[in-house]
Amino acid sequence: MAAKKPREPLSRERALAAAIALADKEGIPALTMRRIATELGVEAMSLYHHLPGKEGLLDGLAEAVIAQIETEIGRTAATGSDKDWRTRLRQRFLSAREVMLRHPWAPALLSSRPTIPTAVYAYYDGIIGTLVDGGFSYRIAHRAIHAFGSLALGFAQEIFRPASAGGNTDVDVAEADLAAMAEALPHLTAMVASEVHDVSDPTLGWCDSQVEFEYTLDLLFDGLERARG
Amino acid sequence: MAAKKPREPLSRERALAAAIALADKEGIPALTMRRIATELGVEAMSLYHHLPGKEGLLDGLAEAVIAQIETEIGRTAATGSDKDWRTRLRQRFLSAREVMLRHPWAPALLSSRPTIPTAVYAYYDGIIGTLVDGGFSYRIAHRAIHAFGSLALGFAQEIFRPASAGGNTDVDVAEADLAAMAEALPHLTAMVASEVHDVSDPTLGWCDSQVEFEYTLDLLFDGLERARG
DNA sequence: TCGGAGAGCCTTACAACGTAAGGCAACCAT
DNA sequence: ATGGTTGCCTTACGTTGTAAGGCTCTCCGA
Repeated sequence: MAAKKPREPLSRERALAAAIALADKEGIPALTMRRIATELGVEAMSLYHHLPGKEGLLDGLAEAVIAQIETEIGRTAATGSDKDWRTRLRQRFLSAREVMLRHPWAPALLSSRPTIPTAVYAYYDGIIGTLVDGGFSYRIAHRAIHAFGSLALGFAQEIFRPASAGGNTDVDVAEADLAAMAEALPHLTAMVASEVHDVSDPTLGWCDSQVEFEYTLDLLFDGLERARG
Repeated sequence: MAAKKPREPLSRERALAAAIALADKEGIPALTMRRIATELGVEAMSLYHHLPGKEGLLDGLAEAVIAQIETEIGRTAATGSDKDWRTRLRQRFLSAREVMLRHPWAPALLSSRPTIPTAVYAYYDGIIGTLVDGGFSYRIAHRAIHAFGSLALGFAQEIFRPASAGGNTDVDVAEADLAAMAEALPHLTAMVASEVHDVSDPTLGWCDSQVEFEYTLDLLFDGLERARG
């Protein structure tokens, strides 16, 4: 018989991969040390030989996500780094967005990390480089990054996240709420009513749709273009 | 003797106030049910007669913070709601910022809530109303809110949050890191070098200073002004 | 005066979590 | 063979949120 390969040895990479798969399947709350270990056919404490604890694992996940963004950029932007700053940034941000759409838990993870993953700095460095190449001062580049906010990482800050996202969609209750809402929040309901968008549009949450994302990008790009002088 | 007032009865308000005070003093991680109860001279389970559990408490904190923003707005904006949209929005955002500077844990709390506090919707409704009054379409208003991102709530998304924020500031290590950083992240280090700002500037984290905040606002306002047509 | 109801707080207990400490077994170079 | 190293497991502890129920006041109608 073939060598029976009793089991592939555990490793940081295998642990992180299992964690990512688990998060994709069941969300961040499912990420307990015991659960990840079970998924790997291993005991919880074994993970500590390859990871510096739970926080370290989450840091590793964050780094892994950023790494996916970088490879995604490399994949789509191999040709033509001679484009202008707008297209280059757009390419970056849309690559980041691809990754976020694959891993919907990633936005929350990234913005909850108490310390910013070093990989993010490298990512920002690329953005700044692109802007400076495009004729911007460091000062404006700095402000640009703030203005992009989470868009630079591929997701929009959520504005609507109704309770129904997590479970029951009771129609009666929803309608009653809607009526009350229309009264208390006239402008907001009017806006929502005039802004229902296409279902085929890839989306992260209620409000972050692809077209919204790109339009907001352009709005910011236009503003920056003006500020460049 | 005066009536000895054996103790003031517990209440949702007292519990929330204690939680806010505790968070101000020791940060979010200190917010355990037992700890809050101790602070009130009470047992943990007693809190459950006034609050629907830990998550409910955090929701309550979030609502309380937004409420503080609203009163802050009322305080500073009582005169002159006839101003143009820029000054009115600026006033809102700076009021929000005041509150965030008082409660540095609030940004993290708000962006970590799984469901958006209803008070936030009311706050956004005011923003939309201001924009629509200012001649914007709902479409642009929607994008504007996304573009503002966390600025609307008074804080900038953090870009720099080095590990040293939490403890030791070993000089040798810091210098070694800096050298390595300058090599790996040339643009970013150059930007940081040219963007060190005044120490007297009120700040949330490394990068979110008052002047940055306001400049970024103006950048966005300019962009919106252009998009209004 | 009394007694019963209800509110308000406490006691006890449990499951789930992260993780410290140490044990056991298989492998490696000597 | 042998002694160390590596890799995983076992056991156990402290902390967390919270379910279930008990105790003790206060208040109110009879």
